[in-house]
Amino acid sequence: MSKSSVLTLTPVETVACCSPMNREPLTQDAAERIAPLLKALADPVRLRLLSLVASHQDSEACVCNLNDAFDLSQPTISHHLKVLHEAGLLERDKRGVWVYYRASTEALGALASLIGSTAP
Amino acid sequence: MSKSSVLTLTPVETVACCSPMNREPLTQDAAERIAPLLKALADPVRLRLLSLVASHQDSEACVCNLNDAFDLSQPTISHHLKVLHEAGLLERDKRGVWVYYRASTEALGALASLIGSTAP
DNA sequence: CCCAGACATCGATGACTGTCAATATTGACG
DNA sequence: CGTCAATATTGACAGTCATCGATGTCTGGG
Repeated sequence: MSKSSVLTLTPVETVACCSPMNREPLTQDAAERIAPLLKALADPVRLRLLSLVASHQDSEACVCNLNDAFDLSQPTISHHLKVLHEAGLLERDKRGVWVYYRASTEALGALASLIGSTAP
Repeated sequence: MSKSSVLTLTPVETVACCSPMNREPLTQDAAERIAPLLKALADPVRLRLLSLVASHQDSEACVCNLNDAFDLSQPTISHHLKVLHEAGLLERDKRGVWVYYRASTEALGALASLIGSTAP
């Protein structure tokens, strides 16, 4: 018996610095799904673009309006719109010569609630 | 009267592609203040780090816990923690040899409500 | 059928970023 | 003191990104 007690491992190694966890953190998969959305938003120009589109009636604006609001070249704006579109934050709608972008309130709401839920 | 009516300008120049705006979009200043916060969040590792910290009791965790949760070198984790700290999303607290990071629920809440308010 | 205008794509370039190995700093403890 | 363990800093490198000018692709009108 004495021998076996020597072999017994202390079951909970109380490392001083550790504190318990209250809930499950984000999985790696979830994080890798969400990060690209945030990356698409994490640019001042794209933030303003999205906000500009969302501020229009029906959350919809045509590119010509957007180009004029910035001191950037038209290809640059087009690039940023593409990034937002590919992230699922803007929907594209071509009507004749003009192209309209609409803010996906659904995607934005989901993102907001996710960030919020990280906090409380 | 007929003359004056001829001189009357059409008050709203209806450009075909334009639609009216319902509210003020983000200013450039606001966008440039918010974008760095999102940039700090826009990385899978940092998202998981923040979530991991926030999931601990008192929204606080020590670095040794965080290092172990990733397949990354210790300097890399330290770097990511620094980015989150400088963005104001994590607060630093050194206690003896160990360093604890605490999630700033305030900053996270503000960010979430801002993204959410872009949508509705 | 061709032109003009709206928007997208391409290629280049300078700036920034994630990662690591090596090294420094800091605090506890013998 | 001297050593060890925890964390930060540094320097380097490869990859990504924002921006632009030039060019391509549509579409409607004459």
